[in-house]
Amino acid sequence: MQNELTKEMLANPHVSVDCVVIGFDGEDLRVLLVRQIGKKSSEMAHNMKLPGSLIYDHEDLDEAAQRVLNELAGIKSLNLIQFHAFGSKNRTHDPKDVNWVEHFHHMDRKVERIVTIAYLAMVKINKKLTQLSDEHEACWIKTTEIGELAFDHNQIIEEAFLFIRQYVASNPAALFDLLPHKFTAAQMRRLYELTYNRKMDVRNFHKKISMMEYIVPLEEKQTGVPHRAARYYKFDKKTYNKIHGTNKSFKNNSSTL
Amino acid sequence: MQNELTKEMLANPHVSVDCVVIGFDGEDLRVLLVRQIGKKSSEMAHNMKLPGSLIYDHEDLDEAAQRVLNELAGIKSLNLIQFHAFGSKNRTHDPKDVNWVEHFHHMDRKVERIVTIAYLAMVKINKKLTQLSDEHEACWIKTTEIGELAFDHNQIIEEAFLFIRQYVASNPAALFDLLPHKFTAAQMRRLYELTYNRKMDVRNFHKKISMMEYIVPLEEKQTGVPHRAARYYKFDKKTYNKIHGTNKSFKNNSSTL
DNA sequence: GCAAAAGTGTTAGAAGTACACCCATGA
DNA sequence: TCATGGGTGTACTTCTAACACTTTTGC
Repeated sequence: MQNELTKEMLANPHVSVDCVVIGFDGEDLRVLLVRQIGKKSSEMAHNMKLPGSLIYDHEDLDEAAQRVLNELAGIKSLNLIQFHAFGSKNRTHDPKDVNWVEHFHHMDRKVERIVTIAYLAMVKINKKLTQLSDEHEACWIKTTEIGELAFDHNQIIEEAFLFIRQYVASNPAALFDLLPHKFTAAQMRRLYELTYNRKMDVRNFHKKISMMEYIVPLEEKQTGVPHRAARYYKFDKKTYNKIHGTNKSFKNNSSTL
Repeated sequence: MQNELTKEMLANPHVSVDCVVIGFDGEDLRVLLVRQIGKKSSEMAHNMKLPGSLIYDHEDLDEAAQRVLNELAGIKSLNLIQFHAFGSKNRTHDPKDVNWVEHFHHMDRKVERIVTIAYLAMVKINKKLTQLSDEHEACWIKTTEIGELAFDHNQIIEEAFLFIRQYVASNPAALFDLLPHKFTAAQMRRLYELTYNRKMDVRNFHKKISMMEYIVPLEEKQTGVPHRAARYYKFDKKTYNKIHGTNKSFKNNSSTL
């Protein structure tokens, strides 16, 4: 479908964007992957790639990243963070990847090296999103089950996860983009443990939650679980912004020294 | 000079690298800037730009950044960190910048949009380096005295400083790349104050230094100063690496939660 | 009643912050 | 001797980390 929409436009043959869209299913982190078109394989995790595209001459990088997610997964207007450019001359070493680019973009000349600008997005995997993903033949793959991807997309995903840690350190709100609107303390803890790759003490975690004013406990609890039902919490963005301020300026920052 | 060396090579007309090289003169932070060739101006801070260049087809992005600094400032093999890509379609809105690119790279066709990958380097401004800079007509401009630069280079420098803060938080050793081999506690404190944009308590700062095993006090002191002479310290990289470990993996990281 | 996960407080040590005076040197 | 910046210690607060048992629910 995206081909009909865009084949008239002029693709810049040297620059692309790729999007690492991260989701959290309550248990594991997942990445949104799409099939290389024209390649059908029974094996789920093969012949897949990150949603991405060459950029068009009329659009900024950020616009291109938004467009790609809209075209390939039906996702509109989410918070995309540019985190790294990948420009090794070897990243198009695999002929199948080169062929795919030429076919996908209806290019008449040989693809040379492509520099790609990688974006990160953290989203809630909800019904609407999974439905959209299905329609676009995109899927949410557990990070532990990602096979060999096209180009250097495995490396890009690696870097994305390294980036998240640093990013979350200065933007604690970011992880709440991954959690559902109503979440349990255990889900939140699991997410922190995955992010920081270490176990966290249950009691200390509860204490911390209770001290964060922007995490508000709800009356609602789990139902139908074969054990004591967990309380739901929600993230209150307004309160968060009051506390942390919304500016990202060079001033008003803290240090550990 | 660089034109003789490279004009045979094929420049990619869509992708460039730009380097923000930061130095510290003991008092202020400075950025390495070069003149737009063919433009001589009596005013120091005008018609200047970051050292940068289109990339050539045979080189990786990182290689291109290294090459640029070698060609434009005589600097070899330093630690360059890629921190952001700038790809607004408006960044080549100024005809003088476009003309400059076409002239500098002997291009026969119109320049369109150029996506630039920005790199950061933190260096010691020593005699050797200032001499090299002079030879290449590059200069070290105080951050407070940077005028209007070519392209979006003012914005790139802004982003570089925002990046440094975050980077230093997870790589405390980075600031010692800016300090001379022998430095006083006051120099170090000044650098931290500039980096974090806030005053730091003198006594607490000394306490902190004395607790960092990798900052070793020397016997040597200042001479010829009209006040009590300050002790020199040095940064011991080996000790630092023993303490912090050298891996940047996803594991072995700490959290504040 | 039992399996399975939720929830709850205290204590000790480490790290961070606030604060005021004497010291060494050159002019 | 004075002007200038260098260097030092203590008390208080906050943050972090370690640790074990009771509660609720479905089966």
